[in-house]
Amino acid sequence: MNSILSALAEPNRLHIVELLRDGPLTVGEIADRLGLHQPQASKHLRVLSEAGLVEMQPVANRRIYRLRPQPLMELDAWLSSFRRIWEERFDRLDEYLLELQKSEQKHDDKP
Amino acid sequence: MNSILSALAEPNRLHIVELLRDGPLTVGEIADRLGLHQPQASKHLRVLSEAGLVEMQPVANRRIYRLRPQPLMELDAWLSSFRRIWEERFDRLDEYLLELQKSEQKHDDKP
DNA sequence: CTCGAATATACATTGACAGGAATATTCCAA
DNA sequence: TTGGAATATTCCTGTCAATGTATATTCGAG
Repeated sequence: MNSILSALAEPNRLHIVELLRDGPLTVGEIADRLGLHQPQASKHLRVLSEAGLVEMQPVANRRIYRLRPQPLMELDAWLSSFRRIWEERFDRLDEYLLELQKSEQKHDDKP
Repeated sequence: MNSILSALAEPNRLHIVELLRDGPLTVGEIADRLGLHQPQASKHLRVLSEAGLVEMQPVANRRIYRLRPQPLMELDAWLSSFRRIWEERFDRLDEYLLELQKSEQKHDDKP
């Protein structure tokens, strides 16, 4: 989960993932479209690969990279655990304020 | 989108967000549960706040932090644009290989 | 088997960021 | 009004990661 997020947190890598959403690409094409030097593209792809976000298939000289769905599905699953927050609109703030107040009173009690 | 991801990429901050999923908390409680010193907790909360992931409400001495749904909804929307990839299971790899091959041939043509 | 294209790796440099410690600020209670 | 609790801010330092440059590797064409 963490390696996925930090992989996506880098703007160029996020952009790569968005590029690959429309289909596989070679390293050179990715570097071209992002205006990156080839070594940086390779390095970013390595990080994405280690996070499981992409996989590579060699074809002669080229390396074709494509998306792997699993990490994005994981992210989706994680997100879904928050979904009730904006669906049920359940803040628990007032509840929490009451608890705070209670603990104040408890603190004031002289046993 | 980027500030959201880089905010969540830090393990302690991700943990804070998960804590707040169950309801609002004060800075001190967050620091306690994560085993952080108070200043680091405040700093992480500042980053989360700037990313719009949390909001704060002062109550006397304390600051109560709670989740804001919007950024997570944005992330969800972004993810959903990838959903067809693992639903339709459409790789486009063979398609892409054909294109590669065609461009090879085009390169070979003697006009 | 040699050349050039495509890609990966190594190395050095620089900048961002997380953690620690100290300090400032705000608020309530006595 | 003084003291202490809760929180934010500042400064310093070390570490990590992104970039640029150079080099190694692999492959097909001729």
